[in-house]
Amino acid sequence: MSTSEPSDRYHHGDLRRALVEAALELLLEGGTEALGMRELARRVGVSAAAPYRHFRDKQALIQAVAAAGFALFLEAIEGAKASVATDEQFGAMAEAYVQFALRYPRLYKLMFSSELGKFEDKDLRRAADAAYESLAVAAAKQDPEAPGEAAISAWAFVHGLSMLLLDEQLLGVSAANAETLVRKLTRRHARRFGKPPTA
Amino acid sequence: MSTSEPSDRYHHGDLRRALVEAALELLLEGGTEALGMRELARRVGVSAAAPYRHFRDKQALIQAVAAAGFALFLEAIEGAKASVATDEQFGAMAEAYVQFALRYPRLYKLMFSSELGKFEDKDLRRAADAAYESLAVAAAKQDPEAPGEAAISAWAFVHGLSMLLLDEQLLGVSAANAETLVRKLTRRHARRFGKPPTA
DNA sequence: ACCTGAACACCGTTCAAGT
DNA sequence: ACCTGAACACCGTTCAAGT
Repeated sequence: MSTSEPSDRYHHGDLRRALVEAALELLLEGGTEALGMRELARRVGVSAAAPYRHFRDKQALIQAVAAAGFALFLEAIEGAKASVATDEQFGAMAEAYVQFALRYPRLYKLMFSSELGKFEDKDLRRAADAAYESLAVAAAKQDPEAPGEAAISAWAFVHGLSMLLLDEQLLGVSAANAETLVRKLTRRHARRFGKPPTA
Repeated sequence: MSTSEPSDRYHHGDLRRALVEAALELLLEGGTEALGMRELARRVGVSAAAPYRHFRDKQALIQAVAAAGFALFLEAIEGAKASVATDEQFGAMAEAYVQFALRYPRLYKLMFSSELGKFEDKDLRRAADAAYESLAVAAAKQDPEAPGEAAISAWAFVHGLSMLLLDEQLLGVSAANAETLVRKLTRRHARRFGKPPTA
């Protein structure tokens, strides 16, 4: 969203929201190191000290951005889940998961960076857990005999695959052929970890 | 500012090595944000400008630290591989992999941070690829019909599991019970992804 | 109540100058 | 050749003061 109008009316109380939005843009554009408090204040057209009325420090601001990211993320995988038959759900969610990571690489990395102290911020914790739960439920259905292990294994798989793709760690695999690879691998995962060949 | 320990004999040419060692210590102690050029210079007992005779900038220094980390890492998983029978190798390496990540969380995160521009530094690339190859070979043996997919899947699994453990993303799993979980999961992975039940 | 201006204690990096 | 001292352009954060 481009603000062509100088609608600097942050004296109402929406500075907080404006800060989170601008921070998200900043992050998406230039990564975690472009996300500075002073630069943020500049973007929003406010003094360098103003953000500190709404966030204790930089970490608190980053936590709010990450929480917003998890909300987006949950939306994406829940959308994939809803658009498909029950026994296709895990595969669809896994694909949506990796696609989200590939579409918003810097946001995804921020969301899973331990630098942000996930356990300390309650809102962030809740948002992250909701996303985890959503995938875990679908994964557990694939292996009713060991639902806990199935959930962790599935989560590790999609998370690990995403990180490797983002870091260009995978030889010869770029964004171009990533999608087909993801489908192959999630199918493989579902096939092997799924319930014994019945359906 | 007075140096009580006059062991400052870096006029020989080992300043570079001393910087990497000190940087590794700094990272292990305080994480990536404790790793500053000025603090590093202080530790080594040298002026703030001196490190720039040996590293173009902070990123180059960090790349050298990461490369050193990959050397340690390769040693750890190769050690695990060597100490076990052929059909146990993948499991042992996977365990060693996760254990390394848990033992050196901040180093591990740095090694897999995309912030460090893995592809740009040739030494770092080589060190990282050597570690990947080592695990990939063992994983490929588990599924000779699809060695490439097996390697990626295995790598994603151990990497994803490591990151989740480090970020305390896994509900109720801490360093205490992590080891047993890792063994259960790597066994599960080997069982499901391994060759058809023969041995 | 919310924001500004100025200040403090830091950074990474550069460069002339020392030895 | 290798290092220092001082400087530059930044940070995150605090706080008295403005409205």
